[in-house]
Amino acid sequence: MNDNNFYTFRGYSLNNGKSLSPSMEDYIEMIYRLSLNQSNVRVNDLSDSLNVQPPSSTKMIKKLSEIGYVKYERYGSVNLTEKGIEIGKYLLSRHDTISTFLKLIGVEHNLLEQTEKIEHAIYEETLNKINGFIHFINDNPEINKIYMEEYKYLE
Amino acid sequence: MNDNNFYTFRGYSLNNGKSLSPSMEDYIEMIYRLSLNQSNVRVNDLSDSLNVQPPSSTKMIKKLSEIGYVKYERYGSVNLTEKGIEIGKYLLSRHDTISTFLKLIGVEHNLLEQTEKIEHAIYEETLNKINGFIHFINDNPEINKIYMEEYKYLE
DNA sequence: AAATTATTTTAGCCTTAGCTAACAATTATA
DNA sequence: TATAATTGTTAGCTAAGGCTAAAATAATTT
Repeated sequence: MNDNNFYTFRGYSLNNGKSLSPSMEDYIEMIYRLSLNQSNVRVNDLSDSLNVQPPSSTKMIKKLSEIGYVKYERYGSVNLTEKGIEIGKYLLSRHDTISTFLKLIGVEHNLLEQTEKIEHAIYEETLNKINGFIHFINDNPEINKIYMEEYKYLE
Repeated sequence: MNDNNFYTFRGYSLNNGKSLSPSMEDYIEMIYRLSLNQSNVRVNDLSDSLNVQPPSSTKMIKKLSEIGYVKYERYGSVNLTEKGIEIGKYLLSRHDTISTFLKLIGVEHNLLEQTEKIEHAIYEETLNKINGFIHFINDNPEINKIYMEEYKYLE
């Protein structure tokens, strides 16, 4: 998988039964995000905020509970385990980094959608590089000025 | 869909039956890439280069043929239509842009996999911004030097 | 406390894009 | 040209993650 071989989009995700799928990550990230603002998160909160129907949340919550990211019992409220919190925190910060980056280079449309998709596409190394770029721009306003004036609005 | 609402990863692709799926794009892109180097592309060339089994190619080629991106008849060779060529060209250049960008910010691992995934995540506006960034760095070697020395290798 | 309303679950279906096994067609070789 | 080898197709299965409809549970209101 780490070689120089192409796979289809589907091909990349199929081979690793161990890691979290994009949708699993979305749910964990959202549970984490919601629990920053409310004392307990319910099935319906999740389906509302992710724009899915309640049975889809139920199913995913069960799955996440089986593999140890979530504590849940029927009709109860949804809580992340320690492992879940740790990952949730990472996922949320990854999200914010990508969103910040896109804004920085001048992206104005479909920001959330693209952020949500890119999230699942990058490894931690890449995230660190992107963070490096963000710091570079923030620490060097004169460079940012050149970039803004000459390149950012390039279409 | 263009609002400020979260969806799951799956949710974003489900709603638009009109546009090409990531896998469809991967096939078109690969047909285009292969046809730059060989006079005709066969089902097996595709399954080899995308690491899928031949029946998967057959199926996808049929689908792409039905929706007008590919000319194909049983046991024949695979050709893009005009529409297919146009999109193939765009997809390949999008791929190259992202790959260039990732290398530029210092990504060294899983380059192809991340490129292949990010491809399907970004709109043309974003692609243009990324191109702007690439030009910015290429046109300003002194800025690139600062970036390289102080930020690129940030981990 | 009973009835109503709201929430959650269960059951079962759908689609995409993989897969294998078996068969068919084409091409190459003896 | 007959046989063998290669290539491609068909049929039918699988897994994820959606969905709806109906049933169950919980919470609220009367």
